[in-house]
Amino acid sequence: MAVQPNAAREPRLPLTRERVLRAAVELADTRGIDSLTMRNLGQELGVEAMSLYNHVANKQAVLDGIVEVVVGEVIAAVDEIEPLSDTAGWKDVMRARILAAREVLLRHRWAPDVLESRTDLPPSLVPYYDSVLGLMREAGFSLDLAHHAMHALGTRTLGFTRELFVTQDKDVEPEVAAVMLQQMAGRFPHLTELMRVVSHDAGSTLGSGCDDQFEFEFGLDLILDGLERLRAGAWSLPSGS
Amino acid sequence: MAVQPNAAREPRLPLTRERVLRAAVELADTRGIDSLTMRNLGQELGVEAMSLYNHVANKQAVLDGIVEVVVGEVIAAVDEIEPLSDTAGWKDVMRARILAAREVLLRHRWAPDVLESRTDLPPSLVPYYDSVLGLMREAGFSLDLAHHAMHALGTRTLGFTRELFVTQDKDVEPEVAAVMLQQMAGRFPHLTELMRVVSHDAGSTLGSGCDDQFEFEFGLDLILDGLERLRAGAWSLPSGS
DNA sequence: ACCTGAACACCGTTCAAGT
DNA sequence: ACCTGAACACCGTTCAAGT
Repeated sequence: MAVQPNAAREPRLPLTRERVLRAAVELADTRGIDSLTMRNLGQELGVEAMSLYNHVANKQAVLDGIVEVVVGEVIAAVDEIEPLSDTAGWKDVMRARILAAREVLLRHRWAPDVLESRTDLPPSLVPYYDSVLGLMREAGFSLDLAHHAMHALGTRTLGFTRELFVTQDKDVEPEVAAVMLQQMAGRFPHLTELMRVVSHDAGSTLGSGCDDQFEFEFGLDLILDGLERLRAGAWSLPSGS
Repeated sequence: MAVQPNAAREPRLPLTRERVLRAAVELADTRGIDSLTMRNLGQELGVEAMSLYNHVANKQAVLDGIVEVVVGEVIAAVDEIEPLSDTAGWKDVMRARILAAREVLLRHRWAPDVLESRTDLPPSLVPYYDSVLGLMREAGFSLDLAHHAMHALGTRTLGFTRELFVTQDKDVEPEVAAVMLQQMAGRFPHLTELMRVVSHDAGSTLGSGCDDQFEFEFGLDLILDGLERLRAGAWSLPSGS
């Protein structure tokens, strides 16, 4: 009766908001964002799901929290980039910053999904955007141009962009893929031609075989170069706001 | 006992895959994608949720189906655009096509979410992408450049792009917003300056007040102009793939 | 052939009860 | 103050039963 069955347990470190969020990030990283449920999260922490509500208001607060964690990592990474100087123009700095942010985002593949599911700006992004804007203003951007530049860069300022066809059809047999290409060639000549080249390049089959890093930098440079041209030309709005 | 209580009912038109998908699109349009549940969808059609499984394999098939519906509308809208000609250069045609696609997407605000939740290319997009590629090839793009152009345009080829801060803070009182701006001015000078201008422009308060259509076209033109410059310069890859 | 009701295995979340 | 168990209102989906 007087037995204390748990007496020998190692002292369980107390649950905190920090520990909950760290575990949530870990869970999303390793098992995917769909596996991030309150019950799974509790289990990961050796606790019932309902205990979590002592430290976070609800699941949305967990999602907000892990976004904060990632944004924190982005800001830390971006702070390492050397600032504007005589040798480093704004394009170099912006490029290096965005590629640093991208490295963080690649460690948290779920982050774009969670970020885009939010309707309002995560508070932790306020200082980040202020510094991005500051960089452009320092480089001589008008306020208007800097504003439109922010929109044009969009999610790229955070190091990601959506591709819409990042299909990894690894499970398609090469012979099957070849037959499919053959059948498509008649109806979709341009796409077929493209897929033949791409799959040849990377020894891959269908759709995949694109170099994500290259494509990201290609698109980024396209935008940065365009913005620099507008900046140098002292761009002003063609009409109204 | 012999009463037939439903005898006077109007003859219920039979459930079909088409009717299910049309109702699903309608439901998502009017009540949001989160309201698109099998039970709600059944109710909308005057039927139990389980009856739907006679016409669609599962919920994923419903999502795939409504994407097909939207892509069908996009293709129909894009087909109206005049093709490449002496008076209409590839940039004009691409621009008009993408803006036509955008009008469709604006009628189905949930479409980006559903499209991006897919991992593989929706089959209905295959002919669309083939025609986009074809337009660029006709205009003299190398296969490589056309390939990278597709990636650079990304979801913009379908008429949408993610902004990450499309916040509509309509519920913030003007006086409260003014105080917030005041408090932010010290720590985030550039963002504050921007928000002051933007909110002044549109008589709005915080974050909102940006002209979505303008920003979309600005970003689109930035990319199209950059691509045209590369095309005219007979761009070739700097190194490797 | 199509539709239904009950049931199952999951969600997020509440609430009263424990320590 | 923190954690728990049972319960509630939802999901998608299965399956045997109805017509």
